[in-house]
Parts: sequence; C-alpha cells; structure tokens
Amino acid sequence: MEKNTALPIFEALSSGIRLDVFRLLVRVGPAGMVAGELSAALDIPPTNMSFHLKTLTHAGLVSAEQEGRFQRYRANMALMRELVAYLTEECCAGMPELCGVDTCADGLDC
Amino acid sequence: MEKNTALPIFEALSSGIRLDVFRLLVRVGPAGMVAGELSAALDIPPTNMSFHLKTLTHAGLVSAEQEGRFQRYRANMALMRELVAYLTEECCAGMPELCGVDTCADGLDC
DNA sequence: CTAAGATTTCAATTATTCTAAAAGTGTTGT
DNA sequence: ACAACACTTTTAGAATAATTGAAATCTTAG
Repeated sequence: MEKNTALPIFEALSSGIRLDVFRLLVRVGPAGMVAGELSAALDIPPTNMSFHLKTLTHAGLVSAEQEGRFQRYRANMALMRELVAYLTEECCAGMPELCGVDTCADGLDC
Repeated sequence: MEKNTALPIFEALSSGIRLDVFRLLVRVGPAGMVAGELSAALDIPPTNMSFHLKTLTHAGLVSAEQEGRFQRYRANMALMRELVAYLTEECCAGMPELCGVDTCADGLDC
C-alpha cells in the first residue's frame, strides 16, 4: 500500500461520526445500509451524512451501490487488512521477535 | 478498546508527518529515536516535530522515555493490534465467514 | 555558570465541519 | 406518458478546529 492510499484512510476515520458509520457497516456486514438508514440510525442530518459518506467512499473504506432510488453502502474489510500490513511493514528492522511479546503474535504477519 | 481511545489514534495518524514518524519508529523497533534524530531524519523543524510527537504520545501510539537530556521515542505496536481488533469487532453480525474470502483469514481473530 | 537540546506558548494561516437551501436521480401514481 | 413524490447529493456560507514557524522557557551535561 502506498502512503497516498493509507493517509486518506486515517483522515476518514479521524472523525467520530465517520468512525461510527464505518463500524456500523462492519457490524451489519455484506447486507450494508442505505444512506437514509445510516442517517436515522446515527441521528445525523442526511445532508451531513452524505458529506461523511463521500469522504469514506473516496478513501475506499466503503463502497456505494445504486439500488433503485436508494444508495447502499458496504464496508471494505479487505482494505483494512492491507492498512495493518502497511503499518507493520518492515517491523523492527526485519526482526519481528524484537517487537515485544504480544506484538507480532497470533498469526499477524508483521 | 473504547471509542475515546481509538479516535485519537486515527486523528494522530491522519497527518502525513505523523504517519512518517510512526512508521519510522516501527522500522527502528525497540531502539527508538530521540527527538533530534527524528527531526533531522524527516527534515522537520524541531519545534514542529515536538508538536507532532506530543500528539502521537497523547494518542498512546508512541512512548517517550527520558534519557539524559534527550527524549527517546518508541512505537507502541501492541496498541495497533488492539485498534484492529476494535475495528473488526462484531464483524459481520458475528458471522465472520460472511465477510468475504480474505477478510478474516490468516489468524486474524475478527 | 555556560551552552546545548527539547518543549511550550502564541499568533497567523489553512483546512475541516456543519447547517440550510437547491438540484439531480429514480419511482410511483393517474 | 406526464406529473408528483421520496431519497440522495451538491453547493455555498459561516463557525470551528488543526497546522505551522518564531520566540521564549525549561531542563540537563560539562
């Protein structure tokens, strides 16, 4: 992953509202939610929700699909895994065992 | 992890400079770096670097240790793992197999 | 005590976030 | 097919917050 990919992701998640939206979409999984449902569920005005959804979409964290007159949003889980890999890349000068006891454990390839 | 913990982390990493600092600290591992080294390595004025280091420290992403008259900073890898767990918590309504082929694979407990 | 290193304070610039109004889209009724 | 409706997005403006560099402060080594 490039820095130009990772940075918009962190910018997108640095807002409490957008973090709530993303986590909600992660929770509902492949079913996703339409803009109005998200707006109602989190009590955010539709016009403002649209602004935040645009930011999340631009970062690639959520995908939007036209569904009749609605727009359905889904979380992009794969991108998040890539993000973790990017952060832990070249971890500890190539010596993962130096990272500490529980840092690179549990199958996380860092 | 609480939302109040995760949010400052994303805010901290939403700056290109701080992302560079954190990744550099991940790369050097437990050795860490002092403020002046970071300032020189990334070509950032010390006064500005201090500001960003404070933000990273406040988020818990890096730890600061007094070392003589220097201040040595190290990356907190454990916190990042908690962050991933927080994001993927309750993934896909408790049915990880719905998340897609490579989303919850490779031992990532989501 | 003197000098060097690191951080804090402060003001100016810049970017982000929000509400409200207007404009597109697609759908349903007659 | 035409018109009316529901949902979503876009635009514009003001308020709020983040970022930056210069000067000043504090702490430590010699």
